[in-house]
Amino acid sequence: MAKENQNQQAGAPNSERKTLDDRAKMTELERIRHSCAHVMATAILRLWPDAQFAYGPPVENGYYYDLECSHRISPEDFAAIEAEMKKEIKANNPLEKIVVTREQAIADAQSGRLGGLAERPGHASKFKLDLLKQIPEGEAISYYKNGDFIDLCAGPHVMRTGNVGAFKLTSVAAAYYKGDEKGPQLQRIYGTAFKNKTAMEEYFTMIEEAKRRDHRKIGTEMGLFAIDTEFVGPGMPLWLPKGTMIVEELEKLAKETEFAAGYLRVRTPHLAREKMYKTSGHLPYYAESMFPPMSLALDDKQVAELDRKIGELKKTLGELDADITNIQEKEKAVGGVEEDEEGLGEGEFREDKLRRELASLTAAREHGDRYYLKAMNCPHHHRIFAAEPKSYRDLPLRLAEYGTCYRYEQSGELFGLMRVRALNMNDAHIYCTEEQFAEEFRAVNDMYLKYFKIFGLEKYQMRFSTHAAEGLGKKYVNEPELWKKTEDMVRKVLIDSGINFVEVANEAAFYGPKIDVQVWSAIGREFTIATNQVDFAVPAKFGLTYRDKDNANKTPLCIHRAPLGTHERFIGFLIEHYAGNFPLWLAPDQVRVITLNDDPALIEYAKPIVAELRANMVRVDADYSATPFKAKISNAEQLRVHTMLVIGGRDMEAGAVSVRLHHGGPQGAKPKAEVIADILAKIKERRA
RNA sequence: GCCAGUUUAGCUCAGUGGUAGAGCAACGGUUUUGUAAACCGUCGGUCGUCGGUUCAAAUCCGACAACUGGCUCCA
Repeated sequence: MAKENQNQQAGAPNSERKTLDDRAKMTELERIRHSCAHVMATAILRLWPDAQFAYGPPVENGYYYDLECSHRISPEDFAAIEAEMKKEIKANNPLEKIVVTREQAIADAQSGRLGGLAERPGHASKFKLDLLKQIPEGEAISYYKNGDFIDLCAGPHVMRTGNVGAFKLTSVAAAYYKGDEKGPQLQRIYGTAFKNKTAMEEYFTMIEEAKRRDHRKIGTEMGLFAIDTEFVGPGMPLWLPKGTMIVEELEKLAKETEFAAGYLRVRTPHLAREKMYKTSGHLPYYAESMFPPMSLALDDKQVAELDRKIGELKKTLGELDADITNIQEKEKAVGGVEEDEEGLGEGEFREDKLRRELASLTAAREHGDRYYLKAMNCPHHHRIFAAEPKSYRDLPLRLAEYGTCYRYEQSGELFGLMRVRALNMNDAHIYCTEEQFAEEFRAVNDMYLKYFKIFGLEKYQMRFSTHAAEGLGKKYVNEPELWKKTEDMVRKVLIDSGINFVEVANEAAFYGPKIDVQVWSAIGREFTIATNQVDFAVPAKFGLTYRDKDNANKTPLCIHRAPLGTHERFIGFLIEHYAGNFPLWLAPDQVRVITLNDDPALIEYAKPIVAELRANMVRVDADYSATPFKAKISNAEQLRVHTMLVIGGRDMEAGAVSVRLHHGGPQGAKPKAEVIADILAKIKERRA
């Protein structure tokens, strides 16, 4: 059974209602699919009349319809549903548009007629009632009717059900009503439809081909990585020797590129104390995405010391309480509050601070010293910034590290190498002044583009994520002016450098706007492969400052950037991008020398070639075995060895080797020195 | 975390109530070959885990785990 995901971008339609204008733009294929959703609803109602329908839009590769139903629909039911659908299509009923008044629509929804085959007394069309509320006053309300099925729908549709030329139900999933995790959970049935059978067959063939380049499949075939859920844990890939070769090539590329761009490399531990993440603001808001802390037990001496401090604090607080009471009483006596307001304020401020300290000490007394696995590298880098006093002369300061982070992603979110719990990030933080910001930000974008050129990455989208005013103080730090200012700066950089981008509101990081580079996996899932973020909030929380020309301490801006994302996701993506056929510089098996047979003379001729390549750090091996020659070629091909150097009697006599490329077949015999020089140049230049 | 499905040898998969099979890989032989697969043999599985039903369970039922497709999430 085909079970594809045709709805990778399906999340959005629920939250944002399509305007009538958008609807008018629907392509013919979208109309077919939208109509097919109605046909499917008709069929489901014939089988289970109590079904209540919510949304049923077309999506990228098909359509879905969300419904609530006493029967739990499983793929086993698909045949029965499809049979009913076939009947409805064969009946070739017209899809009639009926315009009604709001009152009429509400009455029909209350009677259960909407999204039904007939009135269903006592079972109002509850989702349709809710949808009606979302239709703005003054906008026309329309139904579409095919056979007995009437649905609240703005269309557009194809003329008749018979216009649905080919269709197939593909999968069933749970979906939250309006995408709200706390809202009711509906059954979502996915299907796809096409103008005709041929188009549908082409689609499914394409899906099958895409599955062949799935990084999980190729990763196993090529021995790149393994995920040992039993002993290591889900989402924690083990890099096998061949995968590690790719990892190290990428790191080498990053090191060279960053060195040239003036970055400084640093290294940081994988753990930090609780205070780090309380200060950064990641705790408690992101605690869910972090592995739970490990607590170190306290020894008797430490307990005694804590007890002493707690006692002292309590005593101070007691005295402070008394002071404040005194002040308040004095105020009452004097009758004037204004003059003394400041004094009182300070006292309260001090009390607040002491109470927080007391809470923290009491907590430490209870659970000992807490350490967290880092979920991000920024706080560590901030502490590196803080480790030595900084002057404006030190800026921009670019700290780079391939940092290992751990994130406790929900079990259902894990996905091969693309979404993991242990990750190696191509991270760097650039500390700069406001004046330096635009140029630094642009330089980072240029670095992205340079990388994408090396990898021949053409299909990507730059997404500029901004904040949303309603999230201020909740999802986003409450600095409206700074948000506006930094967003304007970023937007200007993007426009000035002529970069194509889409702007998305309410997707920013909590500390600032960002640019993500979106790519699509072989099976169509969307991923952020690289990121470039502005941070105007966290450096201040850590009290990071530099001494400026005017001898004043100022807080730097921080740019978080990861052009190569994480090794996990980037390599996962590259596997699919190249379908496992890596360019020479990245290929785990770069060269294999294959002798025609195990004739000692041939082997003696081959050995120095292998030795010379190895001496030049080329990943080369040799097959001198007596295995039939064709089989030796086949073995190397299956392993995806990039370059095969074939050596037979003819080559030996001519001082040549015969070159065969995994992606290109036999290239003929060439002088061996030329072949070696070629290989070395190709690797050095990272030629595609 | 939620819904549905899946889980049999290193890999790809067959096996629907009578105590486990194939191909490839691996290993040992034989084979001496000019660009994708020579032949013979051997090894390899507590059928995801735990529990239940049964004279008998890979097979039926339940719980748990992992994976897959979606949903939600993604600093």
